[in-house]
Amino acid sequence: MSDKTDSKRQYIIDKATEVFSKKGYKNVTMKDIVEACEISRGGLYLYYSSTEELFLDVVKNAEEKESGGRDIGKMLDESSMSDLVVWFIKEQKKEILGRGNSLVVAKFEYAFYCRQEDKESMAKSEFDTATKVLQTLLERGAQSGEFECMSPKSTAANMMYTITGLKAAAASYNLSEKKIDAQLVYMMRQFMDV
Amino acid sequence: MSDKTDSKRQYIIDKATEVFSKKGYKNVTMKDIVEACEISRGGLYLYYSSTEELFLDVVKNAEEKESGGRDIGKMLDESSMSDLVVWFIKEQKKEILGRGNSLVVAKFEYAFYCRQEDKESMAKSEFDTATKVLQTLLERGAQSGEFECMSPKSTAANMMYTITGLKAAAASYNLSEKKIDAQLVYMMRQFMDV
Amino acid sequence: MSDKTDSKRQYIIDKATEVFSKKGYKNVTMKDIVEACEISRGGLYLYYSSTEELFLDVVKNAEEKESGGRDIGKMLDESSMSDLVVWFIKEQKKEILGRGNSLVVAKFEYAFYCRQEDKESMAKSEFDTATKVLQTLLERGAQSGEFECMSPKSTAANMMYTITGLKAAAASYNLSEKKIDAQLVYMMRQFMDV
Amino acid sequence: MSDKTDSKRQYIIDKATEVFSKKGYKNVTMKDIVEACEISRGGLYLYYSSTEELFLDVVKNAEEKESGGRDIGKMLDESSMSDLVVWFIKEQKKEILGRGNSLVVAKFEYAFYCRQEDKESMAKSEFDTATKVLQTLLERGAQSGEFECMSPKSTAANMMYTITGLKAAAASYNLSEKKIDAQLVYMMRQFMDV
DNA sequence: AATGAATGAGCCTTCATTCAT
DNA sequence: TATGAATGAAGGCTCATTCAT
Repeated sequence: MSDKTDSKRQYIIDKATEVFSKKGYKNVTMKDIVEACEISRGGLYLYYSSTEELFLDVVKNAEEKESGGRDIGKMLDESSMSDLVVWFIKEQKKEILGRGNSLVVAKFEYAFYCRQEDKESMAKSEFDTATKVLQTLLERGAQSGEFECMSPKSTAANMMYTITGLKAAAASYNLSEKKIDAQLVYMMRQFMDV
Repeated sequence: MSDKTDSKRQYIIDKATEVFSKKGYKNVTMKDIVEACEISRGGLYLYYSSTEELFLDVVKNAEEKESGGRDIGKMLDESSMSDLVVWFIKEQKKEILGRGNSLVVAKFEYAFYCRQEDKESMAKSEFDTATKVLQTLLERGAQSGEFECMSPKSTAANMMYTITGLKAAAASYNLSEKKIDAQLVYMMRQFMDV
Repeated sequence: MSDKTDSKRQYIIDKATEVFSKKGYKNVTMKDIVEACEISRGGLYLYYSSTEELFLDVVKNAEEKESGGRDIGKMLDESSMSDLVVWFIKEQKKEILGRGNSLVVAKFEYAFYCRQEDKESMAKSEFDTATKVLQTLLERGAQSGEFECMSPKSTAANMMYTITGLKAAAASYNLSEKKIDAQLVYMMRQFMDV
Repeated sequence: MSDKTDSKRQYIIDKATEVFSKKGYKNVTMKDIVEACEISRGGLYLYYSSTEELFLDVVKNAEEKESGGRDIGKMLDESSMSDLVVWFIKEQKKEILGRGNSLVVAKFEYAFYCRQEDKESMAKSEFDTATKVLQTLLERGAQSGEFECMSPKSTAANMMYTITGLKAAAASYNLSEKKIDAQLVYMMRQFMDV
């Protein structure tokens, strides 16, 4: 019964997402998951044999949900670049703010852990993908005259590092929404009017 | 004998610094420290009763060493602001690059952990202190006409978030020195010629 | 449908025989059996509710197959005792050699286990049966003058213990066919020319 | 304190010997040992990190105790070969009889386990050593005319396989001392008067 | 001060067995 | 009959922390 299995799997992923959001990566034990899911120890092992395996599925699932309904190609055609940049920044802001409710901490911790073990993590590709998208927006905006942007590539990278810094900072201590907004606005002023 | 005690304490801190630099925060056990110090389990407990307590001392010690010989006041008087900004950035670059040899990962992990436990970490104050210093440099440079900088405060904050992002990224995956330099140069171009 | 049931039962026994031959007794889990049979966990329990129950059937089945086509009574009448002793020894040699392909290890393990639990195992009766057969051969051979054998009973017992020792040794470590043959010949020389 | 450590180690070995003698090899868990020793789980791990490691020490210890006071060289010079063979056989008989009180079962089980894992066990060397000793006795006895023995090597091997068989049989089911004695006498009659 | 053996809680993992379908 | 998901007990292992010496 692949259907039943899949829905159970999804159920576990959902519960585990809550756990990883609240406790990060390293602190999560199979016991935590088991308790959150209200299933037996052995039961969990039928689906996932380590927190790592489960975490990877949790992240994959989160990514799928994020990009959710959006069809980037269509958006590029139908919206102004300014609107898209604003949309992009808002999406990032959600994650920055999402403390205790997002996977930011767990993802950082996992990336650190992978680095130490010389394993590949998804951190780099996630960063690169987002940077690419932003770069595309900037390029189109520059071409159409909407933006004033000499080097879309550098600017995109710079913005993403700043956003990464905001995520890390917000995951490390209390960071007021006001300060976050100020930074996001500062970034956008580089090439457009806000 | 407070002297003897202090030198032993310093000895432990030095060894522990190596351990935390290599393994981060969460992965470090008392056993790791004990082995690195080549002292007895009980012996360590005479000085530190948890990894956390020890880690706090490790960080404090590292900060003291960094600001090391420098007398900021004197530097402000004797050097050009351009030189000082370059020096500041270079110091930051050292940390960004220092993978396996710096406390960056451990400090992030500790900050995350504190956040989850609603404890104060030193992360915020460290960030704020550095931002203040940078802001001062920018202000003075602007006043003297060396820099073209409208809002030193915002610019300083922006730069520090970007640097934080670079630290986090470099701690998460391989980040070439070239890319780091490109970003640092990009940041500085905002207000000065490089 | 007892027929269908029986054929399924036989199917399970055949697969289980392979498993017990390869892994001995103690190491075999229900999972091993289930996988070898490619049936469901629950399915297996319909036929056997423990590895022990199954193992007993496996052994019974193996014994039936061994004595297989042979009609001992008929053989006693039609063959010389020398030929029969040689045949008997050859049968035993097969088992001695059959590492990974025979139930020797599993049978020993099961016997040890039974002993510890004060349960009856089939080990003794198997030994006694074989000894009886051998004794009969020796007696007839002695009567007919084929063999020179004072005490067929003792000789038969001695041979069986030696054979048991060879089985145990071959199950414990690599024992060359040459050495085995040497021993078997030595035994037979006690009462006949080889 | 190597002294204290060693005596604790010896204490564990002694208790573990009882456990392995009673339960064989496969059935013994770290918990069994821990309970027999009345120490903590973690405590045992300070000395042995697996039942296998411990078992190897148990066997080594048992061998040392067996050969105990005896100086084989001296015995060869001072005793008649008949006496020595009788002594040798008596030693073997002790082990054969020692059910629940000897390591015979555990040693067999361990040998089977090693064979399956393609690991070296001590079984072969133990057998070979004993065979060599017996062979020497037979040779000397033959030279001195005490024994009538054509091929000491074959005879020694044959006797050892028979003894192995007796050990395995006695470990598998109830074997009366009378039967054991009968066999041992039968073996000795091959070359000497009993 | 210093040692390091000892403790025991806690996490990981496997497996026989059950049960709703 | 047959399935296979689910359970929970049992065993393995590690680690922070204590304590007698």
